[in-house]
Amino acid sequence: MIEKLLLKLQARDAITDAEAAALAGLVDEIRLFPARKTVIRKGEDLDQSLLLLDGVMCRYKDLRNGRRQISALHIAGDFLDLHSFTLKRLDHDVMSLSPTRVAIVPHVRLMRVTEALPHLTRLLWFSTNLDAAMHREWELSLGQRTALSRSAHLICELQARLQLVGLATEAGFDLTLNQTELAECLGITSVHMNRVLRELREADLVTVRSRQVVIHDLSRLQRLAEFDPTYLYLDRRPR
Amino acid sequence: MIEKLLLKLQARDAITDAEAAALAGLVDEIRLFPARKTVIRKGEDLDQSLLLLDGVMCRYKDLRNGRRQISALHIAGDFLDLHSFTLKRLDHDVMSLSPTRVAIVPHVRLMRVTEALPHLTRLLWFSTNLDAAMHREWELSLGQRTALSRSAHLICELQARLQLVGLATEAGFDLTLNQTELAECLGITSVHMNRVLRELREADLVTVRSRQVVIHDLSRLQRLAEFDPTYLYLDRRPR
DNA sequence: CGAGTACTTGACTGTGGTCAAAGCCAGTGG
DNA sequence: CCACTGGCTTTGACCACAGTCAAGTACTCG
Repeated sequence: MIEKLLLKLQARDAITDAEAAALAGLVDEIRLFPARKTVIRKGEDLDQSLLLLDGVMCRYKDLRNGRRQISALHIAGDFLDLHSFTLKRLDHDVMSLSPTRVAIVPHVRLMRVTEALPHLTRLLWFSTNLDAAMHREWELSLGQRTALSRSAHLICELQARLQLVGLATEAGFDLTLNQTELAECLGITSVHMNRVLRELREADLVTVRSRQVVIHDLSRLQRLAEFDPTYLYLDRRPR
Repeated sequence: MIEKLLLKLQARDAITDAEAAALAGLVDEIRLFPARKTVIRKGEDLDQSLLLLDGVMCRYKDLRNGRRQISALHIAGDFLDLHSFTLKRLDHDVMSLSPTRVAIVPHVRLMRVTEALPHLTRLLWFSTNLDAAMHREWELSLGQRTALSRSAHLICELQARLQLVGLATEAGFDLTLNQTELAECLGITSVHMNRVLRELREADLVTVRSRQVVIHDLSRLQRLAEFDPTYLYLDRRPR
């Protein structure tokens, strides 16, 4: 059930059997959500975290004028609000973008990990730091990349992250975001998103369709995006 | 020496004397840096973290075309690359923006904290999660706020953070960023930064001068910025 | 007092936003 | 089988916020 989480962690450090068992033991119950359901609201008191088993979720913030910024996308295997363990409430909403399957992890169980399993604690800490690294890369995109390069970058990031858990190849992956949601990740309007996707398609780089991303030339796409996966910390080092 | 760090942490949770002593014992040596010196480079192997005692530092990423995005600002009391403890190298550069005084914290000492002091570990974990929360708010700014509101927001954030460690009042604070550096935080050019600062001054909201920020009307400034300090987690809760 | 850095302004340009309408497609019900 | 619906995508015309380029001014500090 937590294989995808294990895949992600094992890509970064060795996990003992005891640690894998402890991770499996974190899970209390499994819950299903339909697409486009807000599952956590900003400011709620939280005593559990969510581990995403299947589907896509996002975190977002809204402005009064109705504009929305998605600050992170989460895929299968992501501990999507592990940070609520230390924060106790969130500064943003969390929403499903596709039908999802989620494991509930009570904070008391995470507390026990921090009391007894320091190495596993550091690994979990690492994964929240990894989220922060992705935030920083998105800040760079939002602040300095053009809409075209920014869009290419998001596709490269998703390709790399999905490939790690076996959900993408160099030729593409399934996607459940519509153009409005992509635009909300990238800080542009859905109208402009549409124009940019046409440009990427006409340049024979990538075709983003309803439910599928077909990559025609990954290395050219990565060059356009100045995609450097350093920030995903894909190498294996003891934490 | 670590009073400002303690101020920050105590604003969020109770610290025992033993924990305060452990924090003080983290520090190995003190180092001074001049303004505008890059002190950590992307990708370097790291076995220590830096605790900022005085001055202002930033983390930034560059694009090939020379454009730079500052992804975070750090002030006195900030553990500015605590995340390198689990990441082991950084995805960005770290630079001083003013003359700074920094405490060096070897990772082996942090390791000992994680082995023996779970509550303090959670507090340190919290502070990296707080950095991530600020990243998310900056993503919202960069993606959705106008240059004017974004600029106002940065000033509100700095005011709140500096006030917490006794370095700002509601009337303003000292600043050591020039307009180019402010622009690099905000994803705009220095020319446009200048025009925006004029607009803020002419609207009698805030005057940003060489080394000083004078706030004329904090609550109007906060309204313009849609500043909601939730994301700074300023309330006191057990972690 | 001179040099260098930082700030300021103007004229022009361009990326991306806005508004509006039309097309497309899958699913639903008659 | 077809009409209808609603969500999503596509396109066009026009606009505005912010970028670019260039020149000039004002500080600061040695």
